Order: sequence, then C-alpha cells, then structure tokens
Amino acid sequence: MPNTNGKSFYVTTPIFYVNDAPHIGHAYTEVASDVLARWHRQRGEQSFLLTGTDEHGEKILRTAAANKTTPQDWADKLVEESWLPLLETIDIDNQDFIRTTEPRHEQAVQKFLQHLYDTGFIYRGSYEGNYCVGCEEYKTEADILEGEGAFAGQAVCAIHSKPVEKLQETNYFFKLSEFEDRLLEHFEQNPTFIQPDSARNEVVSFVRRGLEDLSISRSKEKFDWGIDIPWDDSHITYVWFDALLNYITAIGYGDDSAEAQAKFAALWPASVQVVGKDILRFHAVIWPAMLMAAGLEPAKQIFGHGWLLVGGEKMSKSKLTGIAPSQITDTFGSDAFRYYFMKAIAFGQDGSFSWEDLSARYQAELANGFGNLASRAIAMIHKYFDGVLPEVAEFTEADLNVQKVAADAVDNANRAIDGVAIHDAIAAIWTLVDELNNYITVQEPWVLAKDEANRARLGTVLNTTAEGLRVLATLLNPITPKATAKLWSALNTGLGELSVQALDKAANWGQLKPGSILAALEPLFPRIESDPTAESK
RNA sequence: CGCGGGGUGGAGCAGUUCGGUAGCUCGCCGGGCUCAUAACCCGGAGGUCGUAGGUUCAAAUCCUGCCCCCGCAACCA
Repeated sequence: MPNTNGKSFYVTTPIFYVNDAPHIGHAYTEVASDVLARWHRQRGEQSFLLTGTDEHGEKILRTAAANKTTPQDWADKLVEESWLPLLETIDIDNQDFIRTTEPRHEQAVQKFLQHLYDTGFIYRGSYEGNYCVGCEEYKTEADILEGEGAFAGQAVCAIHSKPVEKLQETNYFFKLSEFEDRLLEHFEQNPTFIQPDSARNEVVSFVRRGLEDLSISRSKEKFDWGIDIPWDDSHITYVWFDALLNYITAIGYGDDSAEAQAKFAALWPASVQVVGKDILRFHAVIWPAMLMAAGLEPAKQIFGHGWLLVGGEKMSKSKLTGIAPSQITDTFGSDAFRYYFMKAIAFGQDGSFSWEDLSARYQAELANGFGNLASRAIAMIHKYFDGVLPEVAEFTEADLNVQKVAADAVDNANRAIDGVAIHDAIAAIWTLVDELNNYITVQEPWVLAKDEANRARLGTVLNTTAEGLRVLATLLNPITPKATAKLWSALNTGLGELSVQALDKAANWGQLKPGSILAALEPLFPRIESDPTAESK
C-alpha cells in the first residue's frame, strides 16, 4: 500500500436487497460512497469501501420459489446479473463485496448473537403488541390513535387509520429499550453522529418518544431462509439484525485469526456509513444499540442522503419513473453519471433528476467547461511547442493568481469532503476550471505566438495552464476517473500513477517537468449529438 | 393536532445555525475573441425570497397563524 499516512477511512453503503432492480437511487448511494473513499485514499489514507447484498428474508424465498429455483441459486443469479454489473456500470472501486449468505458472515452473525444472548441482551419472550397489517410491523403507543367513525372506540394505526390487531408471538428479543438513554447521550455528545441535521433531528425525536425491545427472530415454521439462532434451531434471525452486521463481519469481526483482528482494529469504527433516509432509523438507532450491547463502538457517522426525485416526486416503479443507471451511462458514460449526481444535488438533500438537466450540465460543464479547456490547452502546446512542455520564464501576477486559485480549490475541496459536502467540493474544484478558461482568454497565447519576442511569455502561460490541468486531473480523479486518466496520460507527467498523486499537495506548483513531451488528448467529454431526452419519453 | 422535508428571477438549486449588499448553474439578450469539443471571455435583463401578521434601526434569515407541494402506509437508495 503506497503513500499511506497511517490514517484509515472506512465507508460503507447499505447492502442491496438482492431482489430489487438496480436503479439510479442505488447507484447514487454507491457513487457518493465511492467518491469519498477514492478521495480519502488519494489523500494517503488506508481507505476501504464496502458494499454488498442482503440475501435473506421471506420475500426472496418466495420469489425464488416462483422462479422454480432455490433461494441461494436465485441470489447467486441476481448478484451476477444485476448487482456486480451495476458496480461496473458506474465505476465503483470497492475493496470488498459482502453477501449475507457467505459463511464468513453467517458464522460471525451467530457469534454476535450468542454473545448478546450470553450477556443477557437477548431474551426469549412472548410479545403481545398492536400489529398493523398495512405497516407490517408492531406499533408503539405513540403511533396509535383512537379511531373515528366506523372504527370509533378502537385503536387505529396513525398512518393507516385502520384498527391494529392484538397479536402474540414467542420470539427472541433484543433489549433495545435499555439503550434509549445511552443513545440520546451518544447523540448529544457526538453532534455529527447523524448527518445532516435534518436527519439527526428526526432520529432524536424518534428515540425520545421511547424505544421498545426488538423482536429479532422468526419461527422456522413461517419460513427458514435466514441465519439460524445458534442456541435454538427452531428460529432464524430477523433480516435486519442479520443485514446490519455485514458492516463488521466483512472486516473481520468474529474471525479469530490475527490478520482479521488487525483488520478489524484498523477499520472499525467506520468513518461514515452512507444510507438512504428511509433506512436511517435502522442505522442510527438499532445498529448503534446493537454495537453498544456487544461492547463495540458505533460508527463515527451515519449520513442519510436524500431522494432522487423525478418530475418532482420520488421515483418509483409503479409510476414508471425508475431509471436504470445504464440508461444514462450508455449515452453519457460513467464519469458523467458520477459528476452529475454529485454536483447537481446537495448531498443530504433531495434532488431532482431530469434528462434536460443532465444533458445541459454535461454539455456546459463537462464538455464545454472542463473537456474543452483540456483540449484547447494541450492543442496549443502541440501547435506552438511541438508538444514539448515549455519552461517558465517569469511569473506575472496573473500566473500567481492561477496558483492561488488552485491552492484555494485544493483547500476548500478537502474541507468540503471532510464535511461530506461532495457538491461543495466539486464547486470548489470548478473555480479552477473557470479560472483557467479565463486566464487563457486574457493572456491570449495565440497573440503571443505571432511574435517571436514573446516566446518566453508564451511558454510561461502554457506551462501555467498545463500545471493547472495537472491539478485538475488530480482533484477530479475521485469523481471522474476515466476522463482524468485520459488527461493524465496526455500530460505524460512522469509523476507515476494518477491515483497516488497526493490530493492535499496537488497545488504545489511546478511538478511537471519542462521538456517532457505531451501526448495527444482524446476528447474527455465528446459532444453528444443524439438527444437522449427525446428517446426516453 | 401522526412524523418528516420543502415553497427564493423561465428551469434546477445555494443562502436560513451566528438577522445587515439576494448568490450559483442552465436558459435569454448584447458585445469580445478565434487556441479549442460552433467551444471560451465580458456585460445585461429578469426575483414584493408561498402568504398574513409580529419582534427589530434592520428579516429570505427570528416568532405566530394560514395556504400549497412532497415523502413515510404498495416496488423502493
């Protein structure tokens, strides 16, 4: 592992429910996590991105049966045909991919369960509760209202306004209720544990309303596609309990080997766990409580991002607004996909997707802004210096300003990433794109080229521009890795792999060697002639 | 009174924590330039910041009422 500074950065995505059809929402979460992981890695940290699939549960058992196969074969097929290809489509550089049906996971989950059972955090209980059929879950008192009209006098679900049923189950329970105070204290002492603030507020008020113990097992009489409860083979684990544990089973929890122990010690607690806001409660309440019960630290941060809206509404299959990532990447490429969703949407907030906006930003920002900048700059070095990087004669104020803009861009982008504000990081980087375009226009190298007396000045201008491109390639590598690879290759820096160019030192000027020969640059973001907007409708 | 998010120039969004010139991208209009992917640069038009009140020397920003949109209940990051 080259160029590490000893720090570690562990980021997780939610694991995909294997039965789902991949859409841009899944891809959005993945890209955001991947950008964070790549960024930290390029800053010299031991950066680890985990993703994977959640493969247990009744629904999967049923779909497998409907497809006349076993749940394991069904899951295998979906992982091969849907989920691994998704990661390819959007260029995810994950360090591991965990499946909840893998032995390493199942064994560790059983260890975890046994540990909590032995320490008294899991008990066998008979639970009688108010079950709402619509919600498919038990409701707390706070979620129940007195019925009106036809249901007057009965307890009804606050969401469905229909009567809840008194149901009784004999199951194993996790003592979630014991963690109410500890969780609130944890939220209090770690103000950025749940981000953004809107997500944090929601969770805090939820916990304040009171927590009840969580049923974590299901009788095998109902279905058996899950992990066996180690001390009672008539029950399997509740899917969520099983699924949440992937974040630690993947990095060595439950494995006694020295290697696994070291890995776990290095990576846990996770730096940030990125989740969609629908599953925030599981990650910000149940999950930390589970870890506390086991004597482990919660992750440093749970980040709940917003929804992608299509036509002003949350996209959905039923409204036919679900979009497959490949629909976008087939036309625009994976870099554009990554750039667009990271730049156009404030990370943490809901954001609108439209083909018009995607197309406009691709053209204006990627093709005309960045792509064309690289193209015009490198073309001039070829045209006026036969591709040989010229020397710097003397810096003028304008040249120094470019350096300052670059330095500020590096600082601001790094700060933004530390705050998980990916959109701000890109905006900071883009100030350099704009500055370089402006610089070229003002310096008019094509005018300088007409007079041999200006040869030295021309060289300085083009050298400065090339250095600017070098900084851009470095900064944008975590976001648009394919385009930056092309640019890096054209710059022919002799500085080694782009991925090991230190992000925090990117603005150190003069890293390119005058006299080196630049290669031709293929268009980074070619203009798109066909109109995908029309086809998609 | 179920919970939560939101209403800012034509479109999409920032800004609201810590009141004090309303900012960004696209689009539109005019000008400049020609190195470049018909790209680049400069200037301009366009907003009573949902609404009605309140606090204040001063409110998009704080307080209160109201209206509207969206999500959580069926796939679903």
